[in-house]
Formats: sequence, C-alpha cells, structure tokens
Amino acid sequence: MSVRTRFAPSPTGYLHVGGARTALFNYLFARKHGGSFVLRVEDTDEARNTQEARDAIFSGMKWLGLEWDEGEGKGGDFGPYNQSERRENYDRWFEVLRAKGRVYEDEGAWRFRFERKPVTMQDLVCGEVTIDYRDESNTPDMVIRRSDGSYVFHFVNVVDDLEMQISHVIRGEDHLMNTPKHLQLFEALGAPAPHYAHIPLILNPNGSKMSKRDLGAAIGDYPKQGFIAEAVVNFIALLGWSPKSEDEIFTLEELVERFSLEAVNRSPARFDPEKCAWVNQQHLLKLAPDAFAEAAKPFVAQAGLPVDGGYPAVAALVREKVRLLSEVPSAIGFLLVDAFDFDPEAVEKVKGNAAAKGLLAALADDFAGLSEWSVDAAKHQIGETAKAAGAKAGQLMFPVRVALSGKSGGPDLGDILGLLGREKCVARLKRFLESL
RNA sequence: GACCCGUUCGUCUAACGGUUAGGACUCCAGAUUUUCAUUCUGGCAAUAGGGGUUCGAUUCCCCUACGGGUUGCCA
Repeated sequence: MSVRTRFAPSPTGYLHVGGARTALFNYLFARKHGGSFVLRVEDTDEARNTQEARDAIFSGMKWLGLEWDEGEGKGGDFGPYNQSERRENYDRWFEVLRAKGRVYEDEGAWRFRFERKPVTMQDLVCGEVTIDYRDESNTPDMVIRRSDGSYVFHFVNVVDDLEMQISHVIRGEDHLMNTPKHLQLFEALGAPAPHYAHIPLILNPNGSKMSKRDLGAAIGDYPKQGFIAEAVVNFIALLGWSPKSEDEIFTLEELVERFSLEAVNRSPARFDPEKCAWVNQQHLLKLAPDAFAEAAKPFVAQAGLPVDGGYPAVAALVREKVRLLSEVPSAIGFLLVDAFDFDPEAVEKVKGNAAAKGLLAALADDFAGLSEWSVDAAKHQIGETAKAAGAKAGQLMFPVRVALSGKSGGPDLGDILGLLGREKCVARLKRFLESL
C-alpha cells in the first residue's frame, strides 16, 4: 500500500503557521516514503469561504516550496479536490449508512448512531488512546447531515480520505478527540481507516493559543518581514519535531531525508521569533552574494533607494550582518544615497569620547591632503592620524564609521571608504563635525 | 464540569532505567576582527510537587498542580 497524505485546509482565513507546519509534515512524510501529497480544499462552509483565503493557501504553500502532487492546478485521479464539488460522493456514502440503519433523522438533520463501546486508536505520535463511547453524555450521536441537506466536516472528511485512499492522516492535536468518531464512521462504511498522527499545537511566546492575529501567525507575513522560505520551513519543522542530533539548519531536501513521525513530540511548542530570525540569518549566510542581493532587492527598492548599477555589490557587503532581509535598506542606504539619518545612540557614543572630535577634524584634513586615495591608504591614514594624536586606530574607527554611515553597525569600514571615495568621505566627516 | 493529551534551562529540544542532565536561541564575559558583523571560548540557567516500583528513576506506575485540546446542524 503506497503512502498518500493530504493537507485539507478550509479557506476561511489566512494560511496559519500551524496549518503550514501540518502541511509541511504531511509533505515530508509523503516525500520521505516516495508517496503522494494531496491538497484538498474543505470548502463546505459556504458562508465563511473566501477566494482570498483560497489564494493565500495556494500562494503560501508555493512560497514555502511545499509542492503538492494532486489538487488545485495539478489534477489527479481522485478529483475533484474541492469538497464543494464532491456532493455525489457524500450522497452515495450517506445512502450506505442509511441502508445499514446507522443514521436517524432528528429535527430535519441526520445523526450518525455511534456504536456504544470503547474505541481505541493507535496514534503514531500519541500512542494508544481510548475513548469510551458507552458514556453517551460525553459522546452524543453526531449530526453528519444538516437540515439544509449539506454534510458536516466529520462525514465529508472521512468519505474523502476513504475515496482518495489516504494512508496517513497527519493533523493537529485539536483533532485527537475527533478521531474515534472518524474511526466509527470508517467502520460503518465498511472501509479500513488510515493511520493517524496528531501533532502538538503551536503556541504564542507566552503560552497562549496562537490565533490568526498573533505575531508570526500568518505565513503571508513572513516574506514581507524579510524571512526567506527555507528558513521558515526549517524553523517550523523544529517546532515539535527533533532531528535527534545537534544539527539544526536544514534545507527542505535534508528535512525530507531526516523526517520521521517517531521523532515528533507530544507537547505543544511555543513560537520564538528570536530563534526564527536566527534561523533566517543562518540561511541567508548560505545564499550566494548575488542571490542575497536579489532577495533583498524588493526591500531596498521599497525604501526608495536605487537598485541599479552597483547595488548588488553593495548589498553583498551586509549579507553576513543582517538577520532579516528587511534590515538591508537601513544597512546600506548610506552607500546608495547621500541623505541618511544618524542613529542617536551611535552619535551619543561618539560624543562620549572626548578625543573623537579632534581626531575626526584632523582626519578630514589628512584625507584631503592625501597624495593618493585608496582603501589601503585611507585605512593607513586613520592609524597615522590617531597615532599623531597619541591614540589608537581603534579609537578613531568607530567615530569614522558613525560619521560616514550614521550608525554603529554596517559593512566593513574599508569597504565603506572605498565605495564612498575621498570626496564624500571628507564631506561627510565635515558635515558630521558641524553637527556635533 | 466531563473526557482526552501533555509537563527537562526563560524558549526550542537531547538523554536503551545507570550522563558532571547534552545542544541551540536569548543574555553576560572574553578572544579574533586596528571598526561592524561573522567565528571561537567561557558563563548564567532545567527534570512541576508528592508518593510508589527498583540496587538505581528525567525515563515505569499512581495522586495533585499547572498548561493545552475537545465537549456545534464550525472545520
């Protein structure tokens, strides 16, 4: 029996980080075992479905690189892949239940009659779990067909998993208590049930349930915030799953190779934006300079900075210095245009150095008087100017950095001197001195 | 309330029943970088509490506490 997994979101909101991780684990498991990954849209709640939400799901999954084998835009032998188009399947299986006497009408709706017995499931993550259906107050017969003739989630979900020959259902732990219901349905339908694996939920940093509006909740926000897809995939994989080694940075392919349901945790994990940013930095470090410049381009352009000509080389200077692509514009803006802001904190640090002003003034003159301008000559001059005043080069380098860039961090000072050239360096040193 | 799942540094996590309880993020301190970042070294920091079982429990069992989930003609 071949492995077939599915991600079955309902298009009623944005693609959520929890949903993305569910999709990821289904994807990893299918790829790992050479199986198929199905994308099925559970759009049975007409009142809440939106096209916008459908698009967010598709674009979010594509951005993450979670390519599906069957479903929207791919076709497949088990379609249609929208539940709204599968009505006849549900009617047909509903008749099976009716013929078996397993449903009864209740105020126009139809309820499924549970067998009153303990139901045990073998969950691939949670282990053996038993729910006692002899306790009717806790497990009332469930409505599977509404009075308006439409079918509810439990029923359509089971019918589709059955018809689509899904072998493994990997879903959030919020579905754990639903599983015995689904098991009963499979049994009544006379079909074998798939294997189930319930993965722990993702919580906010403070431990509360992560919902739509929370920080980091919507996958669509990640690219805007400067994250790259491989980093997000890497980070959410680490939430509730362990590679069982001390490695942490993985590509999607490496995750496929290493993934196993046995290594999935049972306890919920909190989302840590700090570590997510660090993982992003690690993936940024793996990018080639040109690829990094290209990835950061939209952010730089959006900041109103020129991205033609020398931009790629300038961007590459800060590849090792940012955690998020969104930090690039402020890191290199001073190299692309002459107008830039000064970081008050950095300026204060310079002001706190009593000797800085005199050193900078001397350096401006010495730069201007240099017979020949080059990066090496300029760097050498910084040392000479400092030495002449009885200071170390290090004491002067920070003030120079602030004078030229407006802040304490950024590209290598030598790179800055070279790119700016003598004229701009002198002008900026003087302008900075006047502002002190 | 009832039912179900869970509980190792602040966070993510590792540890055939035998480890000085390991790693990572954050933070702090050093080294390297004549600057910034990277990198490296070191430091702070955990088995929720109580009972068992065992020669020995983070690990197995029970109770309590706490957290989460479910309890819909939502999915």
